[in-house]
Amino acid sequence: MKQDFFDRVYKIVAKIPKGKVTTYGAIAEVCGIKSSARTVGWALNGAKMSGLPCHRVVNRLGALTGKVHFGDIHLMEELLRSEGVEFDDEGCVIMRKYFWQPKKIKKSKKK
DNA sequence: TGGATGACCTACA
DNA sequence: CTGTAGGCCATCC
Repeated sequence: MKQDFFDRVYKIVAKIPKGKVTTYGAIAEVCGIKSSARTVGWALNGAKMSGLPCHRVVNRLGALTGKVHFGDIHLMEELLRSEGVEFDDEGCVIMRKYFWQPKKIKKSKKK
């Protein structure tokens, strides 16, 4: 299985500092699939089972689109607020202040 | 091999 | 602004 892709997403999400959030597009770009942010969200579908802070991953607008799959809709927001993340009237994260750009991951050795 | 799904993004009416 | 359509990539059946 090419969990290589999963591995990248996991590493990135796991590296997200507290009080910061990143977007699917950013992760996708770092993963090398900038053209497909969908796969990132799909990967997160399993990430939530991996115990990753998927609540720090939001869409380009900063909206908590994955809150539904995350489990509890309010939980996601609560966690972010708990980390110091603020939301605007639209319930979107202040990307301008809390956006975190992940670093490119080292290509996993073949295997 | 190919259709269907997925937590997205962009474009157009 | 809302709705529809297409695209892009990875995985499942």
